[in-house]
Amino acid sequence: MSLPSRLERTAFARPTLTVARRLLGCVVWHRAGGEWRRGRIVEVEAYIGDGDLASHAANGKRTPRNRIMFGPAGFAYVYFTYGMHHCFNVVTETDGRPGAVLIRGLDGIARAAGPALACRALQLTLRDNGRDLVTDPALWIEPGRRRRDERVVQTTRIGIRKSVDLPYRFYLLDSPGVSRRDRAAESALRG
DNA sequence: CACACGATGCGCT
DNA sequence: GCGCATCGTGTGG
Repeated sequence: MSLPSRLERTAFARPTLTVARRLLGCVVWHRAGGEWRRGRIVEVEAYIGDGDLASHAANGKRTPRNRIMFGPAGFAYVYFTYGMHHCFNVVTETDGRPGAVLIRGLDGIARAAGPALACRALQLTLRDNGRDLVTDPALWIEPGRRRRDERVVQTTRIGIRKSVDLPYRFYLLDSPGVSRRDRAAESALRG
């Protein structure tokens, strides 16, 4: 049995909104503490620089924390917040341009609805910040497939105070790992 | 150096 | 719906 394939650099080095949508259905693999953790991505949010005031890279400003967002695509951006939670992002865009996709919900792994729970389920912490998902032997993203009925819902992001109207959140309709559903967006999608 | 606050989750009302 | 735990990080003095 061979190891699963993984997304390569070119899959991440694209516009953040494109990567966000395409990550839905893909599977994160992480070997930690002698065990494999894996979860299928069912909810994500895009964060960029230009015009996105909710982003850690708002206004294109570099800080020690967000520097990984400005680097080459395909690296893990893990940050710590609220004194107790970690969140896991995948860096996007070309080198020099900030961008990341926040992993907000996983299926196939226990209690992983919400970014902090998803990060905990994957056993990722600040120490994993900057790992290369393209070359790391114990952390990567497997290409995914979606069933025809797994429609992609696009809506606004959660838990932010700025740029609240940007439709930068994507999730798979009817997936259990989705943290919060948008009924209006869903009925519009269903037509 | 001091301080305000956050890309959250949980328990209680 | 609301309060709160708990600390890394950014900002300003």
